[in-house]
Amino acid sequence: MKTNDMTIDEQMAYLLKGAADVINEEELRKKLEKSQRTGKPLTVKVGFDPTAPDLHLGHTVLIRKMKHFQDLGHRVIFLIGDFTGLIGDPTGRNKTRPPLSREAILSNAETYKKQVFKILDAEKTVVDFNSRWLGALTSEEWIRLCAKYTVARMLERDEYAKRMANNQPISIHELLYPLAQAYDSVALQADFELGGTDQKFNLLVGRDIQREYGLEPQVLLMTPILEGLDGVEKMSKSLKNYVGIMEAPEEIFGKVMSITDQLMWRYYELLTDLPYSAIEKMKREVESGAAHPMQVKADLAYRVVSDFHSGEAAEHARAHFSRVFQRREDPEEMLEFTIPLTGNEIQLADLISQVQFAPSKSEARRLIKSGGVSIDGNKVEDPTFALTPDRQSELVLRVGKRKFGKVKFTAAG
RNA sequence: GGAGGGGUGGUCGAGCGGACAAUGGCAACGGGCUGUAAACCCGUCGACCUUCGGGUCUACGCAGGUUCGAAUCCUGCCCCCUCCA
Repeated sequence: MKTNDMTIDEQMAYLLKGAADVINEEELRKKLEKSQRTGKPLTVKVGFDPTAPDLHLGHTVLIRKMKHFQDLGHRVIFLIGDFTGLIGDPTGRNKTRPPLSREAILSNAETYKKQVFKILDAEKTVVDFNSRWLGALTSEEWIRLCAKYTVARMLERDEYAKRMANNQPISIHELLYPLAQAYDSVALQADFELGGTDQKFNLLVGRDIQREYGLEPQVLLMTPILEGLDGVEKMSKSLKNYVGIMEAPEEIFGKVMSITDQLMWRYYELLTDLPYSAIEKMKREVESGAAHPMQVKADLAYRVVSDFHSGEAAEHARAHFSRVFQRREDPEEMLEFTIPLTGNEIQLADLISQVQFAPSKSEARRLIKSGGVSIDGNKVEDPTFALTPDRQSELVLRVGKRKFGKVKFTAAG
């Protein structure tokens, strides 16, 4: 897309697609107009946690939105909240965290870059740390900052209000979090701040505080929270319902295929750049029976894999999927193991734990008992089963739905 | 400073002297049906070992104690929470 030539209306539409909320559209338009008039890019700030990042599709909804700003030529700041991390965002009842070492922060930043630049343009992205200015604030300046907001306004926040109502504690330092985040917007003179809808309050405080410091308030653009693979809870690592962007193409493809039909429309909306019209069209085709939902889902999976790997990898993942899960054949490539054999035989359970398809022999036995193990396509259900392998031959071991291995034996030396 | 409530397996949450490795839900895992969809059904679910009959070890905040026997009772300690100041 030749984004440089877009009209303001087109730019608005581009930025608002997939956005859950904007505060507010009028100011958004004015900022865009001003930028176009002056040729000066706008500053877009987005904060991230300093803890070890393992980004999943849920995060990419926001990162994709950052990319859209880059597409329009604006200056995107990837802000690592190494200072605010000391407080812990009260959103989602985090506790105060121990400070991370300088090394850990830098190393996490590198990890972030590796992941985030799969979407963002590295050239156009500024990575910064908020300890740079927050750490430099004097006590006096902190007090002045605090003086710019009131307890009553702070308690308007849903999260706090609820906790007050339920007689649950709110620590003082938690009230500092929104202020610190707001101060970031002052320090960076942000024109925009993007975040998930759960960040609404924090983002809003940014506007107020910027005003207090005599700046034009930032425009807020909030992205929705993506549901995880279960379709109910938000996508998160701890709920194990996530698709990590660093995962193997086959994994990503498979996981996307496992979502419900209902959920795939949501994923189409938030994880692809397809316009609404195209998505609606597909939806109608599925409803009328003109398209098979599985096919439509496979296209989605293909797109997602392409984003984080390549079209080629996506093609490969698609082929792998249809081979292994639809035709139920062995995958084209699988892990290969060479097992040294001491006697004439080896217990299947031993083999499974040796190739680490199960964490222990006991676990391997359990898997065998429950029918999850097969050799050369033949299910084995006897936990005491032992192989007496021919040393020349190799066999295909399958554990669970997706662990395959080609096993060879050699005499122990 | 005072008064009270509580800490159980990945999680929620029962148990409140023996039959407790600890009911049940959720999650997870494996299988079946399918489109690796949903829904549904079955099984596993502290760890390890097992000749599949079982066995060993570790566990109900921590440390001791009472008892033949404690997640359950007592003492001390730690931590969390609430109310009043």
